[in-house]
Amino acid sequence: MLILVPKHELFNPVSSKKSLINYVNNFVELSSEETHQLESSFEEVKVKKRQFIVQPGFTNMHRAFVVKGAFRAYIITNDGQEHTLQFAIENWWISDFNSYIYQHPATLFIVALEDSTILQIEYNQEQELKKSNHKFETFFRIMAEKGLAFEHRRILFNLTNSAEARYENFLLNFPNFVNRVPQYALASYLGMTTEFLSRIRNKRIKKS
Amino acid sequence: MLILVPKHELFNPVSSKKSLINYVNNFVELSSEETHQLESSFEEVKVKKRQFIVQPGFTNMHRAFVVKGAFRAYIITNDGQEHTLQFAIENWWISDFNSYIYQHPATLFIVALEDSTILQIEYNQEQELKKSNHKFETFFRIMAEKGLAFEHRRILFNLTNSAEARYENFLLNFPNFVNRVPQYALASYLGMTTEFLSRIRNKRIKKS
DNA sequence: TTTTTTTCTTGACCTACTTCATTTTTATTG
DNA sequence: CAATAAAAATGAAGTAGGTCAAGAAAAAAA
Repeated sequence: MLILVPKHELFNPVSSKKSLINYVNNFVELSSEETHQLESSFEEVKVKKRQFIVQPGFTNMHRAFVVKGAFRAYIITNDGQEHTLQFAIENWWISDFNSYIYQHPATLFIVALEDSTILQIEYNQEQELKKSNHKFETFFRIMAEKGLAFEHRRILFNLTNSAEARYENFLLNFPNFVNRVPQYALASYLGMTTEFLSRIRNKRIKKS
Repeated sequence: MLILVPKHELFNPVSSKKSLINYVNNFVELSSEETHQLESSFEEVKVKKRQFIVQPGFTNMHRAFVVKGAFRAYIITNDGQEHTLQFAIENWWISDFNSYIYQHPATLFIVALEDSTILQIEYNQEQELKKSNHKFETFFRIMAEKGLAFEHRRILFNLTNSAEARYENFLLNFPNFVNRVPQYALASYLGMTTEFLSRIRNKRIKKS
């Protein structure tokens, strides 16, 4: 039997928080009390396409979990060029990590690439959670370790591969991202120009 | 009053472990019992120049803290080229982090650049420490977060700067490393050839 | 649906960095 | 302290990828 749900309830706080709890439970086992504690530490926020959740000069006060939608974290250099550090879609975390953990002004822009829903926790609340319960400390430790391991793989891959190989690798590892991020943003993530990525893509199409 | 100490005692287990305890105390405050617990979890190992502590194909069983000396972590690609992921000198940690945290076979070589002394903890012992005491969990969480923040800065810097600027930046940020790592290794860390780094250096000398 | 803005494509030319081969310098070993 | 090996320097030629400019396509706004 099919139940019709009004559109605005599809990502209401209750269901969106389920996806976070589900995620966290992959790494630590939460009791019902801990589940409640975690849920009440996060706030649901809707973000429209092209809206910024982090901007240079302002300290990044929140760590965000993407429930729905897509984001991009990037820097703009003096000469006006954009360079992408990170993308995030459903079930990924995003922040200006240097700004967040050191509580310094951000250097990154973080912008929504689609209308999105995030769950965000405030810096002080996160400190509270970690201090009050070993399990939450463990969770954030695992997140940081996985993040670090990921960036090690990325750095090595970037050092050892050509622009074309980097693109091929991205396609292979993140097929879900490719059609949701603009080409110029992907190019700047992979360390090449949008023109050059365009040529790589067209060469591929002609081959197949 | 000056006390003369036989050379072989300068880095005996007691004093080398002090440097680790000192380091850890920068991030969490250890009781004397916790200090003892931490000390007894680490083993001192002397490593001769050119000796490997991690090799591809073998799982990296230890996390190492450098008490004295210098190390280099690098990969060798199919075409024989070396690419450096990390250096470590006194008070830095080194491991094939992906191999260590996932307990998978390593892809990196880690080699001593000088006769060195490390303190190493075994994977299972580290898990024990973290499980048994919230404070140790916190410590390793902070290590991972700082590592991740560092690599974010590195990736952004690499994306946004020329070979020459990357070298200048390394000089500025890590003056202690420069004279202790071979040029070809530094070049491969910075993502350029040793020939090109040689030219950059000579251009600098002529300028000044 | 039309207009406007943003993104992508394509061609022509350019340059930062690589490759290869040889010599010089520095470090290691017997 | 020779002899040998490893690392660094240097020149000449090559190329992966960048820049710039203009048009085409797609998306957003009106």
